Amino acid sequence: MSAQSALNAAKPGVRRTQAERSNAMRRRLLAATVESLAEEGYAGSTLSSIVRRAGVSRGAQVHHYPNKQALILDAAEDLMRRSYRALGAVLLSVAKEDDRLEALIKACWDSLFATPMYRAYTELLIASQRDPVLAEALRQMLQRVRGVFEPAVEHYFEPAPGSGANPKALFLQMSCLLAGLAVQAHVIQNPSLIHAQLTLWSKQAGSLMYARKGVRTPPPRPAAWDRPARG
Amino acid sequence: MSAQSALNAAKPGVRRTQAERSNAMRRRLLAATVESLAEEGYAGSTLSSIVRRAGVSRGAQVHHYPNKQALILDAAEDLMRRSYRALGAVLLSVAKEDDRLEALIKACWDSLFATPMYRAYTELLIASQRDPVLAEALRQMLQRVRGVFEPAVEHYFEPAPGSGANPKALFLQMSCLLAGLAVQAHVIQNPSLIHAQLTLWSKQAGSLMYARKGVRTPPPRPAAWDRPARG
DNA sequence: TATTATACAGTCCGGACTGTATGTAAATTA
DNA sequence: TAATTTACATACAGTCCGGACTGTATAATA
Repeated sequence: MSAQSALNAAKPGVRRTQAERSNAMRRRLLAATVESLAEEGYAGSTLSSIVRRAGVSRGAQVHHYPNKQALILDAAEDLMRRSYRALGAVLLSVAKEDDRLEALIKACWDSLFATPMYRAYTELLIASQRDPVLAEALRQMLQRVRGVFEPAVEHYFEPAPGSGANPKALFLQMSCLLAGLAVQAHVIQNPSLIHAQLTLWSKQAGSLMYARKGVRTPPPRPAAWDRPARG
Repeated sequence: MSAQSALNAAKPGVRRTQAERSNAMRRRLLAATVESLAEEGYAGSTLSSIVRRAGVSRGAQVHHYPNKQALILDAAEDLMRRSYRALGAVLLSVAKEDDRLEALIKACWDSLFATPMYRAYTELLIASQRDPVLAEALRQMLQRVRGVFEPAVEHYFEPAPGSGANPKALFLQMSCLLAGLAVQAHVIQNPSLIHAQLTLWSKQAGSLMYARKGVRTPPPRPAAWDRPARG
């Protein structure tokens, strides 16, 4: 008797519907996959290691995902859902800040880019250089995230009069800067240097755009945001 | 008889010294390794595929590099030497430009970050998140590149009076921005957007630092730069 | 309740990869 | 030129991965 059987048997009287079982199993597998991507990398995330991490059998995985690519692609979507939520929380948190630019970039760093979630994303990003299907999935994913981020930017910020600045372009710059910092963080090895870069950017951008006066509400959020994982 | 034996036999009268043979073989292996890292990724760069790409036998590789890590580490150093040269060429090329900032960032993008060389570096960078030895090697590598880049920056640029800007910090920002663009370029999939980001940064930075007047000579270059690969 | 479909468990197989061991040719040295 | 070291070639051993396959229990359905 395997550990998993014992674990299931540990809840004796519980009767679960098929959909419940499937969803729970998928969630476990996806969580384990994302965790493994962040910790073991793309190549290190073998099916065997993932099912071991999830504490389920090989058969369970193959039942829900016919091959590895299917699991990875679903994990990518799961990653996007998590990004949505984290981004929503970030946008909500800066609504009441005074120095909104610095608050935003630091919140983005702490809650989005300096996280295991983003490390997992990075692994997929690099792997997608040699996997067109994955690349297309990430491309759409990025586009959808930008689709909620950019309206929020418009909601919060306006170009400084006469500067000719473009807030959207500036925030794309920010995201590239954060991405660059994230992939190099472990060789930079200097938290204060990273922190200084975040401050530097917010100061620079602060002379090119201002937070709109009187805006204290978060931007309108797409309905899809808080929808649970599956139906 | 293998392809390699035939290839060697193709130069009948040639007698080479041992050192020549070793160096030539090492060069072939390193070139193939870097090429493979860029094209097939870290995990895809197996020893078998590398020797196949180099057109040499498995035994040759094992003779020069006892294990995979040794080959990878030497490839990393080779990568650094190439970066040195490319960087030297870039710094030399901007010496005579008028809009030196824009010329510099675009030259860095074209000659350093948007290259197979940097793609190989990225693979090592990501892999080094789970390989402390490789991470340390890359850390030193980065430090040495910065050690030639930052004096050059001081040589070419000065902070705009009263701006309180720090050119070194600004160029670190630039390198992070370029790194972020590089890892995402294939999902951004929009050359003009990348180009716009380069221009945007040079405009921003242009208000914070100026090219020193009258400087038309390249910065002093470390002696190590043009030294051939091995001795 | 009987039947069927779904969810899950465990095992096997072909292939690929790394490291090793052994054999041969070329170059250096005595 | 003989001996020895260096450079390279080939074959093999052990491990692991992904996919296929078979068997069992649980839920849905008739």
